[in-house]
Amino acid sequence: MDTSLLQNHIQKHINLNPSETQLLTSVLIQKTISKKEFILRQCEPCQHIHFVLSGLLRAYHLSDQGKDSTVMFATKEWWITDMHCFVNVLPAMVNIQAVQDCVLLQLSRESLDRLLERVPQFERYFRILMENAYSREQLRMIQNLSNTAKERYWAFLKKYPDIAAHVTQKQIASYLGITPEFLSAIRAEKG
Amino acid sequence: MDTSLLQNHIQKHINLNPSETQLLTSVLIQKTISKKEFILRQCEPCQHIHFVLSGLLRAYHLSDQGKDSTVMFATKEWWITDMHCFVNVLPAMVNIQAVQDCVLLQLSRESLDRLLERVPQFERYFRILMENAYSREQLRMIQNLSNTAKERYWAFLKKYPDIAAHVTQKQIASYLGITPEFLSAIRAEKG
DNA sequence: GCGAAATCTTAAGGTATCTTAATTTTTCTT
DNA sequence: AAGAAAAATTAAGATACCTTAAGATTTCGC
Repeated sequence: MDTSLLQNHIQKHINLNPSETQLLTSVLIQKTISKKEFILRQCEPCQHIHFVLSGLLRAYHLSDQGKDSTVMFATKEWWITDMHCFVNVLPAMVNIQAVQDCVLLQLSRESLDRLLERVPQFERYFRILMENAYSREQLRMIQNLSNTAKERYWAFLKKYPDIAAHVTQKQIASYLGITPEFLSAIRAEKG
Repeated sequence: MDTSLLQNHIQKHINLNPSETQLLTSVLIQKTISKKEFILRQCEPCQHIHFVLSGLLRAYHLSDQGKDSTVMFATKEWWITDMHCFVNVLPAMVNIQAVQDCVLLQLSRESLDRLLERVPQFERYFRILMENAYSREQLRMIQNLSNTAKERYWAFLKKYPDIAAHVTQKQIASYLGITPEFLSAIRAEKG
């Protein structure tokens, strides 16, 4: 198991000594999953948070009417879970599916809680992660409320070119909150 | 200055000893602001986070075209700031204005940083706050993407009845991402 | 308490976005 | 490489939501 990518990510924010690092790596489980496989399904318990070593995943909600809404994509060096349900111990609202083959490091709620208790430094690391995640969502919300679908599409391409290059337009449309047909019309307009 | 409301809020998540509590209260500044007053204006530096002791505030973005989008309301026992700009030291994207007369406890970025360094427990407190804020935003995003304006309106009334009772319909419309005229039509439908 | 200002409502016409469905193109399976 | 499945495109008709504007109601400043 190669945890160096995660260790680098962590060391950007806090400094761990070898025994703390050891404690972390001892509770991580490496998972290799294939394209289209699910690591979480709606309505099931959400017991893990995942750090992406390689590959690409998509978290999406399916409404009662079958509408597909993409909550987030996660690529290399991102953490992903259904945070609302992970935090509040509720059944998942989203499906998380591999868009490409992935290698992940999986951390359970219990292991994370123990880690946070034993190594207060981790509180800082996750506080910073959560700050960033929250502020990113707040920014996305502002942009969704104030911009048209066309503006949101071009902004998405600019902000996440690497993700845009590896997901389908159907999935981008689902992230933007529009239909694939309408995205197609937007692209035809000026491409 | 009465900091008991904040202390209670904090004690729900962590235990502080008297000297830690003292350190906190020593850096808080109590502010009394009147209805319509601003505590943050778009484009200005965002240097504080505010805990609401009483009253009600609204954070909203004004786009270049003059479109008003409400990012959040904050009532008693909520923290409010422009998190994206507070965290990343950027000019504010939102205005924060009192909807009613308010009493706030103001904490500066520098004081918060010092607090986090000196009292690791605060890392936990803010980590939990940020987790909750993030998961709330993620939930709102799912609902905005998958529900109609009508559904979002009734869900808002149900989730935040106390806020709904004290803000204008124009402000609710701005939170929902629709025009006041359309909200009026929704209300006429079945009220 | 009165006049002014802001909000809320209503309605008509317009635009953004959706639905359905057929066709083409690309990707996946074997 | 062929056939099957999924994705992307196109287009026509439908709907959700917007714009403008006018009138009614409520709130605010003095």
